[in-house]
Amino acid sequence: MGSTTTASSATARRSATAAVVPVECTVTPLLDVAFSRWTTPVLWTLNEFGRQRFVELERRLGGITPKVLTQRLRQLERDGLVIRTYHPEVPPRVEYEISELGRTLGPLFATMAAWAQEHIGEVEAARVVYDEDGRPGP
Amino acid sequence: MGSTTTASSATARRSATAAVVPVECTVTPLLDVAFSRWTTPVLWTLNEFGRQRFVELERRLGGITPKVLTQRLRQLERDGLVIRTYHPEVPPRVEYEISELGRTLGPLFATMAAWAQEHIGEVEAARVVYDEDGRPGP
DNA sequence: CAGTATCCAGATTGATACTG
DNA sequence: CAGTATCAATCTGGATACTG
Repeated sequence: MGSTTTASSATARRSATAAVVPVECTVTPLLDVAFSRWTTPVLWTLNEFGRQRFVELERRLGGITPKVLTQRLRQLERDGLVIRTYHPEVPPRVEYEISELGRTLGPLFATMAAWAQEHIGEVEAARVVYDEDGRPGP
Repeated sequence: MGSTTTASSATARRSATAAVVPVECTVTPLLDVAFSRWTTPVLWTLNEFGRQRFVELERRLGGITPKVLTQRLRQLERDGLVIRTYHPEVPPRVEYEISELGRTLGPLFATMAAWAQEHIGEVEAARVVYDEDGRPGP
């Protein structure tokens, strides 16, 4: 994408009242379903470790409460990203696995993890500089 | 990270007390810097429309308040993803642009937007099914 | 224009129980 | 085990008004 500096209309004003109109971010829909508060770690864990039970998820996610885990799981199930399987036994057993749709996010996770590994150092360095020198202009 | 399904100890229990240990999600660091609440739309807009002033961002983002926009901008600037340029004129003029580091997120945005465009319909369909039939197991 | 200062409403989380 | 139910503590985020 990215025709930088779109030519817009022929006689478009340059800077004054340059017809700046609201545009919707095209990635937002994905953010809502897969990158909200706890959804990413849940999906990521499911994608990495395969089918697992409620407690396994709870432990691996480290620090999530059952209430919140249930909420996220329900949302992901409703959105078709996660499949819940109930086994009527005693004690009850429920397994969660990522759906085929959810699995299509795998490459994205990989790319994101790679970005983090490669660039997070730069981010931290930038913070140090910013906190030392402060912002230049008023 | 990395070694999926670590063999752990030789005589590792299989399912009973299968040494389920907390693992940290490798994409979380990126989420914190670029995919928090308003950060993505801001970065995306900057990436799509190039260098622009505060009000332009404010208008294009549609509905964000100056306070919140300032907060996100400051965070992004601190993290080295956005560059702020102050022009000492009257009236004051400040321009924001995405940094080179921030620009490395471009392909990621493109991939995410593509995913949304391709699969969001399946998500919505899954919701309809779920809301009609409800979840199968108790 | 480019913010900053307040105050407030709503959403998310966390900690703690308590069932089937 | 696999949740659900509550209540309290946060934490953004929104609306509004006000400077340099």
